[in-house]
Amino acid sequence: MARATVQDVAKTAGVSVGTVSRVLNKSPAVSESSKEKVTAAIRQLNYRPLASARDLRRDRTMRILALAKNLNSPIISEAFRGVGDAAASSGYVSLIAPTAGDLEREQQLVDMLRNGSVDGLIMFSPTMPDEDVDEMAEQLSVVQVCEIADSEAAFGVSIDDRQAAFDITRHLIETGGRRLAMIGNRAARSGRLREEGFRQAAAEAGMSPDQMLFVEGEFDFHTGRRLTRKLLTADPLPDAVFCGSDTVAAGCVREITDAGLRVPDDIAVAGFDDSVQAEMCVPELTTIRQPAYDMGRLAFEELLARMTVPGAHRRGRTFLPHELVVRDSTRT
Amino acid sequence: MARATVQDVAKTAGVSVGTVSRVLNKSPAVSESSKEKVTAAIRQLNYRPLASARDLRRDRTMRILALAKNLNSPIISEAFRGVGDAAASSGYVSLIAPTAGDLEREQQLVDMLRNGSVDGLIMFSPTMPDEDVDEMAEQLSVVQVCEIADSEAAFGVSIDDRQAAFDITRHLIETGGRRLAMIGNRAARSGRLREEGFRQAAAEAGMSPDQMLFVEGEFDFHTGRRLTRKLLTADPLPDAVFCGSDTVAAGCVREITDAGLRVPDDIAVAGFDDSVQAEMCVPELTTIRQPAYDMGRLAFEELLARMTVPGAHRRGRTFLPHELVVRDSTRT
DNA sequence: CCTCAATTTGGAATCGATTCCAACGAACTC
DNA sequence: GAGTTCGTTGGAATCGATTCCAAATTGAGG
Repeated sequence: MARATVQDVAKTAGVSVGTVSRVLNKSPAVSESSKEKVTAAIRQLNYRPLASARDLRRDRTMRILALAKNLNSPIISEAFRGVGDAAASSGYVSLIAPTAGDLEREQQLVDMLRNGSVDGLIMFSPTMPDEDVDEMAEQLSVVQVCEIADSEAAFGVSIDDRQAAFDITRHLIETGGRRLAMIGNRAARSGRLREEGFRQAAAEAGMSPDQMLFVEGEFDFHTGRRLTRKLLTADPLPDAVFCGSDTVAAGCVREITDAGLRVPDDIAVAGFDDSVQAEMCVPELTTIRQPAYDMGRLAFEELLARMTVPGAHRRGRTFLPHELVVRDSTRT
Repeated sequence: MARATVQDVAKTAGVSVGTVSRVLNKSPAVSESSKEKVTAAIRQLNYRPLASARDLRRDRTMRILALAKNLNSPIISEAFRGVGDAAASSGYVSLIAPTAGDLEREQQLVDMLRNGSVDGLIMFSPTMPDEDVDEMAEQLSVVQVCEIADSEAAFGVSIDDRQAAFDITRHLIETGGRRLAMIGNRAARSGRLREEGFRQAAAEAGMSPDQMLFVEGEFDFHTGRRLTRKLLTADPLPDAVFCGSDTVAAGCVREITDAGLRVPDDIAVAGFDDSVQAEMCVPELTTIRQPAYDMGRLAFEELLARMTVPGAHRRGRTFLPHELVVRDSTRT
């Protein structure tokens, strides 16, 4: 059997389509008796209003989309949980799609906003260049989370990545770090900011740039191991490594341990994110905690403002406080 | 400025709406000259066809939705990558949404299929009861992945969880396990099947049910630790533990190690999934590899068949081969 | 019994893209 | 030159839900 329409419901209930629609939308101007007839007909026909027809007429979908390179990042899945909860309490459905760092696929998904498949967009880790994101934000309902460009024109919700990297690097120095190294990722905005914070803290402690080791790559476990292997060929060895993510730090710790050295006695290691990996690691990782869930909630609130008050409401960047979590992978 | 419509494009290009639509849909029956005029007008007005209008008329969206309890499961994110790649090469956009194990939210998302917001649905870890899923599958384009009910009426793509659990339990026994324990999860279909496989292998090795320890809970690191603590109060201690996921196994190994016992010498530990956690663990975990990416691809193919040939094409359950990966967390 | 207001209802117009059908002009055949 | 075909085009009808406007019904007040 084909799908039932308002027409069918109206006929079955013995009322007009207008009345059916009023019942569907809980308009108060419906008598109790016709409301009952309509409700019965809806149940009998197993009727559901067709989303595309409704969206067309209403000019909105009550759906939002989030984009991220990967889904398996703990920070992103936690932040998206915040987005989802905030969205749900405003009646929105939130969906997420991975771009896999593929520009074409990202464009296709961004088009879902342009063609009205969704009302708003949250970008976790854009693949497109900063300028393109900023340009999009000029006209469309877009909010960035976690990764925000370091320009005045930028907008979105994040921690202060530079400051956080500065703080944890300071901690490494204060606990005796003299030959610092960092495993970073220049492909990401946040990665570049963390590098800046690292360099700044090291410089303030009187280290010259050529005293600092820096290697970079993707933020996964195997890359962490590979890059650490590279660091371990240095002479003299670094005595403290700041890693751009906990997963990388786990790889780093593993490689150091396998080389017969001790963490933190020989080399201290710090991570970033305070994901569950920080606790799974032995020794447990000193790291930076991001309030990911709240970042997600806030991002949705900002998006909601942009969706409902079009054009206006450019609140700019919002920074949430981070927290240094000291565990056993750094010296005391 | 408001959104441009086909009407606007037609006027600007000096042709009719029909011609504009024909250009948009690459109909061959358009002269070169009007195609150029239309293309120019589209660019000039920055026109995008409105999705809801198009979907309404075409009666399909070229979008599919996947549902999972959590996004951060490595198996799910890998399987969804397979779904996404297969979908993309058939011109579909694939989205995913977490249900958080909340029945109401799951219903709301399933409604997106019922009301035509998407053309098909992939369910990774349903919260609703098996019967409801089967009933949905009768009428709608739904495919299950990873978690398949153990009934003939069931359908979807998965590994043979019972056999896989049987295989890895056999391995534990063959390498000297005499007092077996399992950390499982009865809330999930796959969890129940894995328990069956475990019990069957143990029974075949001549162990009585009361010789086997069994505890259960959610599949996360902290639960793994907590449940292992419970196992370690047993007397005599188990000498081999089969965990329902690598994450749980990581927690199990950690707790055993912290208690001053050695893995695998005192207690062997096996995981499940062959996620990256299996390699992050020290010692690295013996586990079961699931071909998650291929499961995702296959699931989409099956879904595509259901979407395009409605009603028909109930291929039933498809099992993909798993693989026992032996590492250092079990004896040799 | 009539008027006026309040409540409820029916039905047409609308949203924007697609598609079908009729019609037009050009080219070709006999 | 009349008739046919082909390629191209315009425009109306359509998809299904919403919403506005006018009409119908009810009830109260005089």
